[in-house]
Amino acid sequence: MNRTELCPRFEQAVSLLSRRWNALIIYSLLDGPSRFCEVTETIGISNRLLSERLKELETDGIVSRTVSGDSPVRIQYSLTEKGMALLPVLQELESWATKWVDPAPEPAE
Amino acid sequence: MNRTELCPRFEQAVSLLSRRWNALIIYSLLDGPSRFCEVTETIGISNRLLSERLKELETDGIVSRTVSGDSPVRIQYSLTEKGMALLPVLQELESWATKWVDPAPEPAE
DNA sequence: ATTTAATAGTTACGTTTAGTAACCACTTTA
DNA sequence: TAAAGTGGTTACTAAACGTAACTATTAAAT
Repeated sequence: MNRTELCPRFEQAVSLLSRRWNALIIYSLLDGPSRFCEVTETIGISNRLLSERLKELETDGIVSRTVSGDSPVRIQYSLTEKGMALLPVLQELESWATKWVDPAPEPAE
Repeated sequence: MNRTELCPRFEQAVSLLSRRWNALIIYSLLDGPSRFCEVTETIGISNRLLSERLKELETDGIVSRTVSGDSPVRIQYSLTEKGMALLPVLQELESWATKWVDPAPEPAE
């Protein structure tokens, strides 16, 4: 009847990566800091959701937002140490994908 | 304007694990085959969603459904080789969680 | 013999979340 | 001065999720 198993930390980690776009956002930031529009272009997320996700990831301590330059005001998003530490997870997922996912991109209706 | 980056296989893998419950379902099946109600009890998913997810995971070739026994008809869900291969991904996530997620379970309203 | 419980789901419905599109303020470039 | 880029927000629609109730089958309990 009631759930007894599962580590709550693991569950939290799963819910983080299960939130749509989070894995791709983190993945794209693993290459180094990016600007808002760079992320939208590389992963294809909308402004609305990226804005939302980045705020959430900031409060989770995974992404940090920095403002640089005075006149054109450049805003950069980068991974914290905690965020960087997700690298091996995404690397394993990447190697799983190359081994097991065939590249057929939805059979074309 | 248009997206040029990102491996489509990786994107598919991400969308698989980003689908809510999928990671936990796979995680619970890594311990060995389970029955329908065992999964609902260990991870806390509803019947409706588990049924839906299991069908999807079956068509993705990650889970296999087997019927055993004649009179009480036991239905078992287990991971395929492709599903098993996700073990290192979840292991890395688990070790990330133990290192970086603090066990505060939502500050209690 | 009939009720109760367990298994493996399905159906209906309401709420949340995600996606699309338009817009805004500011700055720079043409 | 108009157009384009950046970093978003607002409003609206569509899809996903959660809850609860229900079904069919079998088995155990009363």
